[in-house]
Amino acid sequence: MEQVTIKEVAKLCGVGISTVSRAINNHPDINEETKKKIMDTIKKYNYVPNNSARNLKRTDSHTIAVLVKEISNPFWGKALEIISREAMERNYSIVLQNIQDNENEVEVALQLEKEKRLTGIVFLGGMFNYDVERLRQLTVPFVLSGSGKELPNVSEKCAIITSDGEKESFAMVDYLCRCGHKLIALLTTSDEAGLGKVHLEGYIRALEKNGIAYDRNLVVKIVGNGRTYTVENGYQATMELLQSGLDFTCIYAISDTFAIGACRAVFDSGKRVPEDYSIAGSDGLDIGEYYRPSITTTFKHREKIAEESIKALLDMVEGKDAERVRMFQGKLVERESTRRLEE
Amino acid sequence: MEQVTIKEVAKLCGVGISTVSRAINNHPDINEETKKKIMDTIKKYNYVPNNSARNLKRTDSHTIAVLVKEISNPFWGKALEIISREAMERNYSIVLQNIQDNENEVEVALQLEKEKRLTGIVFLGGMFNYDVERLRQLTVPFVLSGSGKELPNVSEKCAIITSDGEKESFAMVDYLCRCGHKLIALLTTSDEAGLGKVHLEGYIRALEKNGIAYDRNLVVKIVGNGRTYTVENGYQATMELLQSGLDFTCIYAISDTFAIGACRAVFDSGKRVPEDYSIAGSDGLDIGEYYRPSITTTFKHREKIAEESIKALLDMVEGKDAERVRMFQGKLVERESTRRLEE
DNA sequence: TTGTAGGCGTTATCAC
DNA sequence: GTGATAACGCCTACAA
Repeated sequence: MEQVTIKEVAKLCGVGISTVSRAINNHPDINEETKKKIMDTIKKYNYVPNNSARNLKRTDSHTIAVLVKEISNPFWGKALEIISREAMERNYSIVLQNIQDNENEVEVALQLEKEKRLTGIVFLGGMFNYDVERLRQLTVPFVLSGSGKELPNVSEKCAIITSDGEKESFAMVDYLCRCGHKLIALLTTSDEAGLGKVHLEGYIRALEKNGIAYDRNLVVKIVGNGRTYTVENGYQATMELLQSGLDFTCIYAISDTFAIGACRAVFDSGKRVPEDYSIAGSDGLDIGEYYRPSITTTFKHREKIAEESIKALLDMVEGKDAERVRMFQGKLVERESTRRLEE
Repeated sequence: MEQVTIKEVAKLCGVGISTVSRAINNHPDINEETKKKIMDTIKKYNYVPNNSARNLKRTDSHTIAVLVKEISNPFWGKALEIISREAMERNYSIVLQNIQDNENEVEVALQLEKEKRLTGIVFLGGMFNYDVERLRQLTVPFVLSGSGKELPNVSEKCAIITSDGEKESFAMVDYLCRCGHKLIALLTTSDEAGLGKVHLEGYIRALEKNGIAYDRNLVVKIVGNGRTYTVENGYQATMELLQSGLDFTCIYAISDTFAIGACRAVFDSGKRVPEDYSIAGSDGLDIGEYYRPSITTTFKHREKIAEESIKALLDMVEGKDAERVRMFQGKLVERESTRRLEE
């Protein structure tokens, strides 16, 4: 039950501590035979190096922190898997950290960086109103991965890999306008800087382009209490909208979960999708494809984004040249939940 | 940019290192004034204690590891939130660790325990064929939280807080039988010990009780490649089932995600739910309530389970008496996706 | 109430 | 190729 230490391994093998250390860390100047003997006893006695002690010395824990805004959001599932796998393959370990919607991820990161000896940080899905001053105080490389429009150019230790939320929002709303919709409600979030803001901007720009007046009554800002992007929130918001007596023919929801909730609200009100209301989402969650009606959405290349994010980070960490700013544009997928309005 | 250490804080304040340490750790025997002065400079210089060094001394990092089987499964969202919150409140920090379906969580835990100086471990959703021998080698308290039937009684450092998967499965299949279904297909997973097995047992027991012969052709074992509990997997499996030419009137899927995929497969085959096929799920995911048709399911009390799990763990850690074995029974929720067969 | 010193388990820098 | 030994930053007797 006692913890085996490097000292004991050394004693057991009749060698010095540093020799064991060399064996563990694959140093070149060590006799193959002694190395083998050492590795054998290590296995036999089930010795695992104490990471705390290692980190204390090393000044680099080989650990990547991944800060995820609302980890319970199904949007992240695949991305997390990709990032973990890639990190493991390149021999880094991952610390996952959930960021609640009232937390500031940069502050959390600053803490974390000091507490552990982080090698790098991935911000998954943060807001884009980062406090640049604070961000600069991070000493390790980091990557901002998510959706945005304006990109804070922080430093050469920072990569920005995103989906262009504003353009995507514009494209979708423009598409809906071209389908003949003139009264398009927006289901968005209440943040003043994150996804909600970006989507709102794209929405307004598309309306302008199509010569449609912006009616702020048609914009519903969902306030999450802990979890924001839930189906239930979309349902509630849509119910209120339907009961408000406002006129509209179409709902654009900034997440597929909202869109699904919206669909159900429409059904529960005795109406149909898309016959009575067209409903479009955003994200490209699996579930949107299997819902009935399947959800017209913007498919975000989040696997690609995850891959590029971790790659950019590790490249920065390892001093390789990395493409540090990339913006992907999601793909509009027409499905069953929207329709062209007959004239 | 330099890391501030306790030494420098001490120098800055003109006191000894141990005084600073006392201030940080809320020791009683310290002058209030000096403490205040120290805390001020700490804040001013943005000092954060190095956790590695602390852990090296402490032998207790105040850290709880949460090992989650397939973290991308939406099933865990709320549970993770609850566990994190509760842990924070009681002043522990959380290390999240994803367990892929080909990984053995006990082995990961053993590693982790040595690497970090864990205070406790939560296994979220593991299999119930844990290697008890290995489990016993864990030196810190831990809690097995998930679904199961047989419970390995390991030690007094172990709590087991679960949902009774076998009984739940039995109850659902029994219910379906009582609705008049005699040919019930089962969508389950291929594991020989986890959820899949437990549900299969309940399924068989219910068939027996209702005098229905067990036909193994009606059991589809889904094999995940990385992620298992996806809507897509449910869709594929059901498509195969439908094209097999086998006769059945009902599908029992061991997760709501499977059930939703199954529904879509039925629709895409030009059939209806529940008119042509009744489909039941399990878990009680939010989405099942909003799907159309809404999914008949077993609502598992996962928030309760999460609460009790972290509570039991922390109580064990702090030496309080804790109820160490609890089994919750999920609640059968009748919804739109199943129907009573007319005679 | 406070300061000094030793040690936690490693790694890295030396000598040998 | 190998073995002492000094850090790494913190906590805790023990002494003052």
